[in-house]
Amino acid sequence: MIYSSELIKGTLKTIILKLLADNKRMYGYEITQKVKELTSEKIQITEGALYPTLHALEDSGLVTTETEYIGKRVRKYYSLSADGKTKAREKVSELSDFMETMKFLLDLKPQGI
Amino acid sequence: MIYSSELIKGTLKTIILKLLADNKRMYGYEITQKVKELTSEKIQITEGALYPTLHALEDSGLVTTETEYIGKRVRKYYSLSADGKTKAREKVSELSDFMETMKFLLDLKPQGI
DNA sequence: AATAATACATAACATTCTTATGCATTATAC
DNA sequence: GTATAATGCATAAGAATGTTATGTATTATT
Repeated sequence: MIYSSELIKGTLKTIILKLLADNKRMYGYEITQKVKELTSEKIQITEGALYPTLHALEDSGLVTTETEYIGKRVRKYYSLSADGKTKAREKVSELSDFMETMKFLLDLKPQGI
Repeated sequence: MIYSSELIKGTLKTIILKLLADNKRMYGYEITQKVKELTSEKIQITEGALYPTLHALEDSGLVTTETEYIGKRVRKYYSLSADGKTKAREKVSELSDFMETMKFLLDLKPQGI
């Protein structure tokens, strides 16, 4: 089962920042594969979502990049900047809090029925 | 603290379906207040998001409506249809599952650092 | 030799939320 | 008593962000 795409909206940036916080540096394709692996294929990040998000993180100074060649094939590695590390902590914390709230909402028992 | 709006994206329909599953019938304004109350004001549903969503649920046959007058003021009550009840269970279940997955992702310990 | 996987990128389109606006009734505070 | 806040609905322009499709190229596998 793959989660409906709408569910992933709004969490993508946080997922990426969290992975980069844990792994020092990663390249785009690697991120998609890591997320797929860690979630038993339930979250599949599409390239059309991934690359614009990475570029936005770069534009806002949260990540820095290094380009490397593996043979003739290019790889662009992303790493968190100092700001990015702070932002990663904030976003992860916010999402954890949000999930606690949602868990509470979803576990509510039926009321005036 | 109010959650960043992007976080709520994708969960709004599920929240509404869950509330309707628990409460037999509710009207729009009541839903916004209930969510605000249950989440200690951390989730505030705006009218511009709420009403289009309710209308979409109605158009897809997941809810039925009854209009009532309180004095001269109109209220539109929403109730789950049979399909809506099924859908509510599905969406709540999917979101619970998704949150477990996200919790796992966010709780991961740093790796190759 | 053909196909799949790796690896980047962008663009048209769709969806969905924000922000603003509009209208109207009822309760509250000054 | 009247101005403001709260209640209650609705829609529309614009922004944000994801989907789907496309493009290019290298390397591994069948």
